[in-house]
Amino acid sequence: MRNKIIALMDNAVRTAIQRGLLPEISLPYIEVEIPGNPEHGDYASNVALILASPAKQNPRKIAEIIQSNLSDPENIIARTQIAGPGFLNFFIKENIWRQTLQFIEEKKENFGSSSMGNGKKVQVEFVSANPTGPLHIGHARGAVVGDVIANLLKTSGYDVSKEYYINDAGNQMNNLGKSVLLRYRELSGEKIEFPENCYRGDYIKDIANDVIKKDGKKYLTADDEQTIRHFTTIAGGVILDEIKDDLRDFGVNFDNYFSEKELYKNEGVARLLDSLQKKGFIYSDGETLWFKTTDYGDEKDRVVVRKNGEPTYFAADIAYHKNKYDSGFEMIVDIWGADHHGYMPRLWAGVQALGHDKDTLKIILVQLVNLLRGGVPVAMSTRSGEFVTLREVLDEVGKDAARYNFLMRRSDSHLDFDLEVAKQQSNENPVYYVQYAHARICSIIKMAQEKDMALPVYADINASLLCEPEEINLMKMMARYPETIYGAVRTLEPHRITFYLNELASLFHSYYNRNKVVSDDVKLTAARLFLVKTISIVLQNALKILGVNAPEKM
RNA sequence: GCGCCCAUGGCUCAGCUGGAUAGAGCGCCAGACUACGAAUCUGGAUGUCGCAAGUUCGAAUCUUGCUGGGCGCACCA
Repeated sequence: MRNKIIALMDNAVRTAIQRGLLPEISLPYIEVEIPGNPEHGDYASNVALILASPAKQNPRKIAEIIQSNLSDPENIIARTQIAGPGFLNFFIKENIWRQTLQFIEEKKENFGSSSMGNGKKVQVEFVSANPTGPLHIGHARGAVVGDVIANLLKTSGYDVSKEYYINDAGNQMNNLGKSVLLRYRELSGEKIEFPENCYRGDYIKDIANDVIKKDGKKYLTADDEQTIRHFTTIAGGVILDEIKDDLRDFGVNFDNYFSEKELYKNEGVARLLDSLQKKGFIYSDGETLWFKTTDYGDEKDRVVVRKNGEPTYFAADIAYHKNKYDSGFEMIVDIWGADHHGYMPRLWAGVQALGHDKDTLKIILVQLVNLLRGGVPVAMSTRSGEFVTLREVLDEVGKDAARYNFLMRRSDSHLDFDLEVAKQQSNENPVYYVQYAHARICSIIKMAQEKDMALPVYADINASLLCEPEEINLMKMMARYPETIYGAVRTLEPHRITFYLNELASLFHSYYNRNKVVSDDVKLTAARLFLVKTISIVLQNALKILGVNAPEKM
């Protein structure tokens, strides 16, 4: 709908220019918004105000010119008005809103989907935690944000691939193997000292125990370095499997798990660095190799090969991103913890050196989660192994409540996650508010069917019976759903969907309390049944994108 | 010290790439089931959008400075 208005405006301005009523000026992107105040119409545009300065004319005068050049071939506008300093307000005919009901019936689960992505290949990479321990609550937020962004892109016609990058080539993994070895020795009766950089969680002991059960004590006398490598592989595998299980139960599934080790095969990283050096992006100071990231606005140049000859994480990351582009992805979305923000200029520099536009790499920062229980902060310390895992959150509050709660804020703002509130089945928990609206509708429809009132199709109802202001508002709200999706995709901001859902559910609950859907009036009942049915479709579609269930009963 | 992000009612946050009278939820007060599910609804109170300048028809939104908080500044990942 909004797009239609934009097109009409665009046409009107062009026509006015052609007729010489307005000077030749380059057309700005026409902005059409939904005014907060209903007296200002269903849609409002400020083009006249924008054009006032370049056209050197009074904005109200311009608005009048545009207004008189508007043509409305589809006959959707009831009236227009010029208001304030030069706003052009549009009032849409009520019947047009009713048509959206028919549109929803046609589209069903595809209402809100579009082809704006045009099959563009996009990769969304997220979570990407080292397999050195179970996922905790901090990873959970990134997991949901990434998953929902992928869903949004998919529903908008992008060809999306979800990837988990396994950082399994660095020191951290070695420390993991070492930790297992230490616990192994301890369980075998040796006294050990546990260093700072090792992992203390109980899961390490479990893994060590399993090794003892399987292989006995034969590693006590083996070569340490070899054993650590072996234990690293075992532990990494076990932990990654657990991570996959946790994610699956959280509703997050990946298309691909990419191991950092892959990058080093066939001297991949070294060859890439070599070619970048030949192109002049990398220079040597005699001992180390430096990437000239300052050429692209970074604070300082960055090391890619250390004094000891080992490539840095950054070096591997350039290779990794080259691999992404080489795989045919035209747009790449990386989802990071916000504490990595300082790393952005570096990676953008790398991407540009590879010959890609900076804008093709979107980086979404996800802020920390403050975990609370009944308003009291829950102490978390990774070093000591005391943290609340994703698994524990899932067991305690459930998938739907957890996911929904993580999506209620912009991802770059801090989030308070209160376990007590999230598991409460009360009005403090917005996920139930929305799900309840859906369950209520299902219940109404079921009851109607029990009374032999079948769910009608649009062709069989008299939609003009839906004339209560609340009914028109519900239709307007539903007509906004595709626009909401569009906005969420454009900005990669999933939280817009939860805000939309809350508003739609609120309108419905309010409507429900004031008006009876099922009554003695057969025709009115049919029309209203159809209306609430379309609401349930929109609720389902939006919840599906969030990966949250739309239950028929609660 | 340098850089990035944030600052909106008592609390937690929206505010759609500059718009008209700044919005929700929670909490507080007062009400609504002999009607489709009260996990719901109706009404009420609450604001110098951190402070100060600037840009313009118009600023919570953009610029600069300041205050206060978070994070980052590795040859770690």
